Amino acid sequence: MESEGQSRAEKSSSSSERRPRVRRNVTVAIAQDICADRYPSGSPLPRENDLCELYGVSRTVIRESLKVLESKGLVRGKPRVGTTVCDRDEWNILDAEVLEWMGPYIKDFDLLGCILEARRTIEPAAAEYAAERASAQEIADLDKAWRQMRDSAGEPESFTDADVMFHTVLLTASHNQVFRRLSSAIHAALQYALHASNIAVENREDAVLVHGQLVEALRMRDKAGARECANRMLDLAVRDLAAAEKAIGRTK
Amino acid sequence: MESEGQSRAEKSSSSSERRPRVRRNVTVAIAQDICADRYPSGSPLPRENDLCELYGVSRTVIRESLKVLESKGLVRGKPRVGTTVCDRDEWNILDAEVLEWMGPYIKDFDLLGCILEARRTIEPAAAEYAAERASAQEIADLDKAWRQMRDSAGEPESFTDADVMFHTVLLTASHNQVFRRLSSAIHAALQYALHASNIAVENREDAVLVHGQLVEALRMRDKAGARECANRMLDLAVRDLAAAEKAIGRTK
DNA sequence: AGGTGGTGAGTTTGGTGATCTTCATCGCGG
DNA sequence: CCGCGATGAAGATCACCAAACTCACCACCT
Repeated sequence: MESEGQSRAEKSSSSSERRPRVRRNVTVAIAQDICADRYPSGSPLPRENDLCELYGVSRTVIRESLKVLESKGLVRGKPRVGTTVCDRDEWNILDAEVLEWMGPYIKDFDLLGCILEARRTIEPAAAEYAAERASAQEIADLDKAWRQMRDSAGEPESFTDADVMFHTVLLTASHNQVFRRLSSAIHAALQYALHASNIAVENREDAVLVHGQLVEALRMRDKAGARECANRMLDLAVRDLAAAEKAIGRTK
Repeated sequence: MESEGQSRAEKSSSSSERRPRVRRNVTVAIAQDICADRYPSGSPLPRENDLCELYGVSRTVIRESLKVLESKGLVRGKPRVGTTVCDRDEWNILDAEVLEWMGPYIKDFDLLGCILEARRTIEPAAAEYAAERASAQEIADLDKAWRQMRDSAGEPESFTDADVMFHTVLLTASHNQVFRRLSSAIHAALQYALHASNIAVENREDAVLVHGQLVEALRMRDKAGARECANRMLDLAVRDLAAAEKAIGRTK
């Protein structure tokens, strides 16, 4: 019934977490329950008082969490009638936290294709802008990320991190705030694609090669070259995503 | 100097004392104070208890507001030390509410140039995707928006709304969730640019022409034509933004 | 007599304020 | 110079009150 104690919040996982950090945990717990379709889109959430019991916290915390969720478009609270889950295309899917919450469920949103499509559109342009605007520091950072990619032969973890970093810095180096903001989406997509399919080694080698060429093009302020490299990078990304999806489909 | 002390929400200690959307109002009040640089980026906000008095609400409301602000990257609250305003490039500038809060201050963020640049990159691609994916309904909506643009000769208000609607529907019709999410940014930029410079009539006529051609291209599923039209539309947008900035510069 | 509409009780979120807890910081003393 | 406690501010809970929406019931009109 009232489920007592820890219903489902991860307050119990306190082994590493010394601090309570209650509100944050509750927020992600609710968000993930929404992403997992435990609360289907369009239908109402339980009443605030019920949520208190479900997650084992006070109403204040629940309310703060709901406000945050609402501010990101996941739910819509109407005065005196309740909180309902918004339709998915109202979600702020460009918000870093939202993407994080979606985590593994991201593939249920056919977002990966959209992100890849957006990357095909944006990254070549970003590379071109970066070619004329990147600071020495940014080029150095790119180079560092690239070297980390190159050197992390056996470490898929490290390779992924470096790849994500590379693209984030690239977008930053475009010195366009809109592009820069999209790095969280790319981050999420890369994380997934690279994680899901532990990309074949030869693909990785190709990727390292092209990334290196891009850095070189930026260094030379070669706009056309940079764009070209970005395009080739994305051809590889298309291949990787296809591989990842096939891998998932197979394991599924 | 802090000029006056009266930027806050309407505490209206008068008789009727209506208080429906307190939290929302407080949130935008704080957000706008931040945008107005009343709380400069990097420096700490007043203590929560002081904010209670400043905005005339209870601490709970202040805290919920701060959580929302934090969730959009405007501020960062550290446990027991205080809440500090984040650097501007950490803000979630693709969030519709944030854009709304920035409102007139948007020009202080040199965001308009960035958004225009992003549009130059994205809209042609979106138009191309729309050419192959737009539903009949979406094309009808675009046509409706276009007719409203055409027919609102003397009404700049109506023209602006229609223009914003047109571009929003166009991005929606690209059936790419990432592109679609950017409509809020475009909305804000258009709102500003069209509002600031009450665009010359001949520019408006050019715009109507090109928008109409774009609808036609979509109807014909002509990808190249759609892209071409989008490019020409953006050439006009560049001109409008330049005009708007010159107008502002002059009145300033 | 039956349907319509107003009313009032109950429910649920919005908002307030007091209280307790937990730590980061700072100053005092060993 | 270092640690240890006092202080103060944020995190969290609780108990209320206020307002508005729901729903059911009953009276009144046709």
